[in-house]
Order: sequence, then C-alpha cells, then structure tokens
Amino acid sequence: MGNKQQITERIAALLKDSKLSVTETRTKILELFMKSNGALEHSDFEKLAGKSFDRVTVYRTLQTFLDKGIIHKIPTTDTSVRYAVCKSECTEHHHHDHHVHFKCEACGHTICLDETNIPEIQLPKGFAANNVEVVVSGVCKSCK
Amino acid sequence: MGNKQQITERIAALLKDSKLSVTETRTKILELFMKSNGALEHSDFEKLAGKSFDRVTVYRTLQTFLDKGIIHKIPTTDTSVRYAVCKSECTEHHHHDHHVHFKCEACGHTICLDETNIPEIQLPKGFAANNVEVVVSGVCKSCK
DNA sequence: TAAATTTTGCAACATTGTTGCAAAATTACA
DNA sequence: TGTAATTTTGCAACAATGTTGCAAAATTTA
Ligand SMILES: [Zn+2]
Ligand SMILES: [Zn+2]
Ligand SMILES: [Zn+2]
Ligand SMILES: [Zn+2]
Repeated sequence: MGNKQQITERIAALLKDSKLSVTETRTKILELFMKSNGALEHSDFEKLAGKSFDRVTVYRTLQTFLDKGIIHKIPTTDTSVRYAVCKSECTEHHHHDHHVHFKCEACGHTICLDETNIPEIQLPKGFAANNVEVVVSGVCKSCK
Repeated sequence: MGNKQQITERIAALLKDSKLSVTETRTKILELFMKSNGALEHSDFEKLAGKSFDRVTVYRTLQTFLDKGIIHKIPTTDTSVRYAVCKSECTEHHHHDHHVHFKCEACGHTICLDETNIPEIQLPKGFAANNVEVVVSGVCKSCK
C-alpha cells in the first residue's frame, strides 16, 4: 500500500511525467481515484472531498487527465460520465484500455476488469472497427 | 417502404399494442425514428421536428417508450443519451437487444447492427453477468 | 528571488433534465 | 354519437450539469 507520503510522491511523479504542474487539486483528485478502486463521476469529487474543489476546476482537471491519458471514460446509458485511472502503460498517444468494464447492479460500482480482454467482433462487410467498448452489468464478486 | 398513410397506421397499431394512447407527439417521434434509420438523441427531436414539441413532452415520451420496450438506450462516453427503436420481438417484459452498436467516427451516426451478435465474455470468478453492451466505433459502410 | 507560465476560483451564462398542475386530447362506454 | 373518465400535453418554475472569460494565485523556470 505505502503511506500517505509515498502516495503523494508517486502522484507527483505521475504528473511530472505528463508535463503537468503538481498542484493540490490534481493531487487530491488522483488520491481519490487511487483510494476508490473503481470509477468515479463528477458528483463523487464534490462529495468525497468535502466540497473543497471548485466545480469548474474538477471539470478542467478531468479533461486535462483525459488529454494526457491518465484517465479514461467508461460508457453509460445515463447522463453521468464515469472515469477511471489508466494503467501505467497508457500514454498521451497510445492507450492500452482494451479491457472490459463491469457495473454492479447491487452496489452500483463500476470497475475496470483489467485482465478481461475484449473479444474480436465480426462486423458486417464494409465496416471498419477502430475501438470496441464492452460494459457488462450484473453482480460483482463482493455483492454475490 | 409504404406511403405516409400506411406508416401512420403501423405506428398507431404499435402504440395500441403497448396500450398507449395514439397521440400526435408519439406518432411524430416514432416517424422520426423510422425515417432516421439510426439512433437519435434529445436534441435531434427539437431540430428535426421544427420545434413543434415541448421539451418536457419529448422527455416523457422517450421514457414511456423505454418503459414499454419500444426503444432502447445506447451507451455513450459523452453526456448525450442515444435511443433506437427495438425490433418487433421486444416487449415490455422481454428484450431481444443482444446486438452490437456501431458509432461512425466520420458521419457521427450511431446504428444498431442487428445481425451482429454479442460474444460471450469470460468474467473473473465471482462475477455474474446479466447484460452485455458492446459499442464499436470506426468507419461505417457509407463513409468508407 | 524575480519573471514567465500555468492553474485556479469566481461570476455569469448555456444546456439539460425534473416536477406540479391545469388545460387539452384521447379513450371508454352508454 | 355524445358525455364522462382517463391520459397526455404544455407551461412555469426549478434543479442539476456543463462552459467561458478573466483576474488572482500558485507553480515552474532560470
Ligand atoms: Zn457490487
Ligand atoms: Zn477501465
Ligand atoms: Zn459513417
Ligand atoms: Zn440497438
């Protein structure tokens, strides 16, 4: 796990690798991602952090993290957008997000199944695939 | 294809089958779905219909159609929710929407690939799947 | 440390989604 | 067909979510 100090240092290194200034907001938001062990949405940040962030800053921070390949979005059928941290192999220009996402209908959490690969999809003639998103819903390990 | 009159009759029958009143708004919205041959989002209805609908009515109509199994939602990574008409086998209590969705990065359209089946996903131990959503993005037949 | 650059917070605004309620339309039935 | 019961619609008012410009604050550069 590592103590608070070590986590803060790891986050600072991650930000510097992406050529981003190391700020309090960015550090806190990344801490929340690491603690949560799952996907987060905008409202989570306001709740979790005790309204210490400005809403605008959260929007801009998440957009920056997306641009830099630090986090990725997870598709949903509701209005809320969900985000999760990418694995270390991801960079601004190359993503390794070919994993399945799982949404638990019991606890409501969405997680990345990093070990579960996306299968090949046989599309009709004339269609060219660039990216495949898979979201499975059901009951998770903890809620079973 | 069938002429305007026939389409209106088919829509009326569809609504009656679902035990819904046949109203002008519902008929127009279903016409838009049939014409569009793809997924639509809220803003499309206001544009397409020349602002003849009240926004609230559109929200309520789409929710009703969802409840009755006339349309289904398609997951996205942006805020907009997309809807498409279900095939005839779908009912209020049983859906046959196990098909892949395709979003074209060129023309922006999202369509149902009714003939493309969802593959089995091998989940980690302890996870139970209930529903699997697949959204492929790339270049469609028309844009190729 | 001082200057240059980047990030943040605020205000103001735009868009999207929700609720209650009375008027209008549709349906059920004599 | 005409009338009553039921359902749907439109409006107003509101809540939630997302965006932009700009000056102050923080971070980085050197
Ligand atoms: Zn769960
Ligand atoms: Zn993920
Ligand atoms: Zn296309
Ligand atoms: Zn579909």
